[in-house]
Amino acid sequence: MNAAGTICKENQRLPREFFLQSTLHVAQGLLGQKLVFNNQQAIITETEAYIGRDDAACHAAKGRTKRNQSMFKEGGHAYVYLIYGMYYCLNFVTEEEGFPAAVLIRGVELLPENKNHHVMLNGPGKLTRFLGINKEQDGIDIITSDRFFVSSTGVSPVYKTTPRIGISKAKELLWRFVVEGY
DNA sequence: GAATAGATCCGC
DNA sequence: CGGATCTATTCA
Repeated sequence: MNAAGTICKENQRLPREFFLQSTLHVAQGLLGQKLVFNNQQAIITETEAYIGRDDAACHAAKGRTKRNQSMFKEGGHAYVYLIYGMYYCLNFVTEEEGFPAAVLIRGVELLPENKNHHVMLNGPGKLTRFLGINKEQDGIDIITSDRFFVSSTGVSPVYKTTPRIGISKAKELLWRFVVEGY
């Protein structure tokens, strides 16, 4: 039984209450779970947490903007934004409505059913580009969408905890979680 | 308005 | 290490 399994049975969509938990708990619990988007399936292998206004690296640290407004939604929505003018980053919003927090999906492994065996998509911009995720998915409710959601696999992967990558502020926080063995 | 930094990736 | 190339913030 893993972190997701404590709240959801195997092979079922993760429910709202999973995403309403603390962001660090959700970030760790998403590891090993299955991301489903437009009939593509991939196992989540790397995540990072961005939590509230006290987190200087969080997009919402200085309040609500047009770009980050999805972060303020209730847990269980997608937050997708454009970075460096050419890559999209996928996040899943966590915690209660009005509290800006989310988990960045930094890496996934495609399942064999995709005909692309053993494809590792390591990097937040790479996985969205491959899966075809863009601004159109920003704000989608992944609890009710039939094309975009996360399922529990029942797998409890071993992972390590490290500082977040690619940021210049709040580098000391150990809010990156990576499945071992990749 | 201009300059610059940014949760990135790729090619040299 | 620099280029691609858009958004948001900071500065003049």
